[in-house]
Amino acid sequence: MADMDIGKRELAKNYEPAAVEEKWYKVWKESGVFHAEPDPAKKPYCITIPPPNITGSLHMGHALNNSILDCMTRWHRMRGFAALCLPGTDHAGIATQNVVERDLAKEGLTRHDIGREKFIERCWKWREEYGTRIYHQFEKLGCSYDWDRVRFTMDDSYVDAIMEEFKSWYERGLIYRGTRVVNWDVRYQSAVSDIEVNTEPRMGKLTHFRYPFADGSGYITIATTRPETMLGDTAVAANPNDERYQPLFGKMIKLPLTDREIPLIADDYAKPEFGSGAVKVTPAHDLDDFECGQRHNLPQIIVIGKDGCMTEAAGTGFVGLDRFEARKKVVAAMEALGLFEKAEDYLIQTPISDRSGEVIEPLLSEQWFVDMKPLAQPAIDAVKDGRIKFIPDRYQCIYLYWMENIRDWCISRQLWWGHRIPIWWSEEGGSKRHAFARSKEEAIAALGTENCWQDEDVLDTWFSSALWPQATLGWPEKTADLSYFYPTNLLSTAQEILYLWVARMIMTGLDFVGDIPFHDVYVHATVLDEHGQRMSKSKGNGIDPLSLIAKFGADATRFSLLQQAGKNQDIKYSEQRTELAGQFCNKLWNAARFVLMHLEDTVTGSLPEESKLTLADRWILHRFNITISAISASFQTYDMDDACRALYQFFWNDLCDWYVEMAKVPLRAEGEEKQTAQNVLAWVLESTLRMMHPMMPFITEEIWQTLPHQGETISLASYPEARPITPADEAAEAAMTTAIEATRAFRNMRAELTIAPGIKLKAAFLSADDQVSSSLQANSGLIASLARLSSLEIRTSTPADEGEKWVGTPIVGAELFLEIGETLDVGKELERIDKELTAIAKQIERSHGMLNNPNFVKRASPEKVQEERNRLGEWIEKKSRLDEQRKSFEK
RNA sequence: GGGCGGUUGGCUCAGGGGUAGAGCGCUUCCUUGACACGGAAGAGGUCACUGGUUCAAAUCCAGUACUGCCCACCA
Repeated sequence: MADMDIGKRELAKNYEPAAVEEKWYKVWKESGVFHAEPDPAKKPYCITIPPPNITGSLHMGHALNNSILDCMTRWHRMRGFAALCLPGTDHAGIATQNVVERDLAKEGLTRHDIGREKFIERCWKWREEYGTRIYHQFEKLGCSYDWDRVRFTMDDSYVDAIMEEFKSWYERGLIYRGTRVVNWDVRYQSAVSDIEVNTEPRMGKLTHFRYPFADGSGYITIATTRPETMLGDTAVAANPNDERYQPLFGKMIKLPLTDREIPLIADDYAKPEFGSGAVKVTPAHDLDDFECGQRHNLPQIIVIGKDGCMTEAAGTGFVGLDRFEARKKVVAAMEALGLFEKAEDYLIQTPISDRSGEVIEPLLSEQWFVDMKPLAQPAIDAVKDGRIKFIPDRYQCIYLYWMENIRDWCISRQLWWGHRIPIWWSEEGGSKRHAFARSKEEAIAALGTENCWQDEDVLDTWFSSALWPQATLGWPEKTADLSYFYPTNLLSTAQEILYLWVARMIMTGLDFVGDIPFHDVYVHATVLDEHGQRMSKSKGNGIDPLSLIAKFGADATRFSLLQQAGKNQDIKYSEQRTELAGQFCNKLWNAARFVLMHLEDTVTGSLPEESKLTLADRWILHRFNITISAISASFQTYDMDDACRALYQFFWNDLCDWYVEMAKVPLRAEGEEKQTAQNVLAWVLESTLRMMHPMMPFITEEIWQTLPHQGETISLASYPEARPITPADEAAEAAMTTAIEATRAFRNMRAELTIAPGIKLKAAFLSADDQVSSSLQANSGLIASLARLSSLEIRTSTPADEGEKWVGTPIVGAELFLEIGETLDVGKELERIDKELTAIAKQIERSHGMLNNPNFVKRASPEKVQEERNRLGEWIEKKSRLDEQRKSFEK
C-alpha cells in the first residue's frame, strides 16, 4: 500500500464517531443543506417538529421522535422534495414558571417578592440562557432542521397569531367567561385543564357521618372521602327511586358544625347501592355536586380557598387550616358530637396535577373557556373522511372517541409566564364589562373609558401550541411559506399529547386556515427502561441519549431507536442496544475499509455492462434492488423497524457475509475480472450508503466522501430507486441459493467431522436436476473458495459405492460429497448421518400424514397437494441415500 | 368500569392459514490481509390457556388468564 492515492483513502481501523459528527454537521449547516424555500419546481415536504419546552433537555422520547422526523426529512430531501423540517421551542407556562421559581427560591425569594414584571424578566432571562440548549442537542443527534426558521411561541409574530385566534373565537362567542368547578392546583394556584390531571389510586378513608334531621326525627348517613368539604354542603341527595328515602325528600337536615339547614333532595346522581345511598352535595368543591347544585338551584359555598386552606365560610373553628388538617379536625369534631359512624380503608382515585404532583382541589372559580363542540365537528370529519390519517390506525378510534365527547376548554391560567389574556375590563356602576384588545389604546377605544385594566391571567400553553403548524409558517399573514408548505405532511409525537396538542392543532388549522394542518399523524412507541418501566427522574432509571451519543455515536443511537420503533410494542430500551448498533457502524466502517483497500484509481463506481457481471455480481445487485424496494415501502408506512431489519440483513448477511467474500476471488485476479468486481463493489457500497443515509447520516457521509460519487454531499445525493425484477434476477437468485446451500453443506460436514478449516478437500456432487447441476458446475470455483475445497467435480454415481472414503449430505436437488480419505472418523460420521436421518424421518412423517388424509387431497388446492407430493418424494430419496451411506460405513 | 395493545427459543422482538424467524446470550471451532465491535458450525420453541371455523391454526373467531397503556364524576 505504498501508493499515495490509496494511502490517502485508508481509514482507521475502528470508527470514531465524535470528530466525524462534529465535522459534517458543521459542513451541512454552513452550506445550507437544511434550508428549504418554496420551490415550484419541487414538491414540498414539511414537518414542524413538536416544540420542546424551553426547560427541556433531550430525553429518549425526543431522541426517538426526532430520529424518525429527521429520517423522513432526509429521505424526502434525497428524493428531490423541498424538504423543510422546522424547529422551535415552547414557552411552557407552568413548567418554566416552576423552574424559575425554584431558581428564585435559592435566593430565598418568591415571585411575589419581586413582582410580576421582574418575574417575567427572569423567565426571559432563563429562556435566553437555557431555552435553546436543546437545539444543540438536536444537532448532536444529526437533525437536519432548518435553523434559519426557528420559532418560539412567544416571538412577536407568533403572538400575532395567538391574538388572531383569541379575537376570532371571542368575537364569535366561542370564548366565554364562566363560573365552574375547575381543577385547581394549590401549589401553582392556578386552574389546570382536565388532561393535565392524572388520576392515581391512593389509599384513604371512606368516612361515614350522620347528619341529623332538623326536626329531630333521627339522622341520615352519608359517606365521603373528603370530610372537610362537608362544611360547604348545601344539600344531601338520594336517588328518587330509592324507597328508603322517598318519604323523607324535602325534609331539612341540620348540617353539623355549622348553623345551616340543608334539604334532602331527590337526584338520580345518587346511586342507591353505594354506601347508604345518600350523598352529600358540595357544589363549590366537586364537579358532580356542582352540576347537581345547578339542577336544584343550590347555593355554592366555597370553604377551601385558592391556597388550599379553609376560608372564613368554613367557620371559626376551621378558617385558615390547611385542607388536610381540616379533614382531621372535622372528623374529630364529628366524633365529639357522636355523629361519626365509621371510617373504612378505601382506595380513592385521586386527581393529581401533572405538573406539580399536588392533589387537585376541585374549586369553583371564574375562568375563560372555549366552547369546543363547534370546533370539534370539522376535526372529526377530517379524520373520518381520511384527510388525516392516524398511524397506527387504532389511534383514530381513540381520537374520535375523545372528540365526540369533547368538553369545554378552560384556557385561563393564574400564572405570570405566558401570553396575557387580551381582554380588558372596566367597571361602571358596579357592573363589569370586558372587550378584546391587544393594547391599552385598543382597550380604551373598545370600552370607551380610560379606566380599564387587563385581565390578570395568562393563556394555557396549549392555546398557543395549538397553532404551531400554521403560525410557524407565517399565519395569520398569507405568506409564501404557508401557501407552499401548508398542510404539512407529518406530525409524529407521543401518544400522551394526542388530545392536549394534536387534536387542538387539527381544530385550529381547519378553523383558521381552512385546511388540515398535516396529513399523517404518527404516534410513536413509548421508550421504557429495560425492565419495561416508564423512565422518570424520580425513579432515576432514565437513559440519557446524549451520553449514548457520546459513547456510541449519533448514528448508533438513531439506528438503535429506529430499529425498535414498531407499531405495536413499546420499546424496552437498554444501553446494549446502542452498543450493538455501534458495532453495526463499525462493521460498515470496516466493509468500507475493505472496499477502499481494493479500489484503484481506474475505478469509476459505475456499473459494468451486464455481460461482464458474474453470478455474485448479479445476485448482490438483485438483493440490493429488493432491499431498496422494501425500505422505501417501509418508510412510506412508517415501519421504521422493518426498514432497519431489511437494511441490516442486506448489509451484514448479503453484502458482507457473502458478496464481499465472493468478491475476494476476482479481486485477487488481474484484468477485467478484477475491474468488474471493483466497480460493482464500489457501486453497491456507494448506493448502500445513500440507502442508509436517512437513518445514519454521519458515518454514511464520511465514507461516501472517500468513494467515487457524484455531488458535494450525500445528504443531497439522490435516494436509490427500485427497478422492476427481471427473469435474470430470479435466475441469479436461484443459482446463488444453490451455491450458498452447497457451501453451507460442505462447511457443515467439515465442522461435524472436525476437519481443520485450513485443510482443503476434494468434493463432488451428484444431481438429477439439470438446473442445479449446471449451477453447481458453473460456480464450482466460487463454492470451492467459500468452502475451502481443492476441487469440485460431478459424479454420476455415489462415491461411497466405489468404496472410497467420502461422506455425503443431501441438499435441494443434489447430493454433495466430501472426500476425507484416511481422516474419516466412522463414529462421528455415523452420528452425523443419524442426526440427519432423524430430521428427515420427521419430515416424512409429517408429509405422509397430510397426504394420507383424504380431505387434504380432496379439498386443498391441487398445487398444494402436488407440492407436498414432490416434497415427500425428495425426502424419501434423501432418506434412502443416507440409509445406503450409513450401511457402507457400518461395515 | 370502558377501550386498546401484548403474551413466539434464556433475553429483546419480527412474522402471520400450509416445513417456526432475527439479534443478543449459550456451545464448539477459527487471530485466514476489512472487521474478534469479526468469521464458521451448532444447541435451543407442542408460538399463554380453552373452545370453535378449516383438509390444515402460532396465524382467523369466541372466551379465559395474566400484563401494559389510554379513557372514566361513583360520593
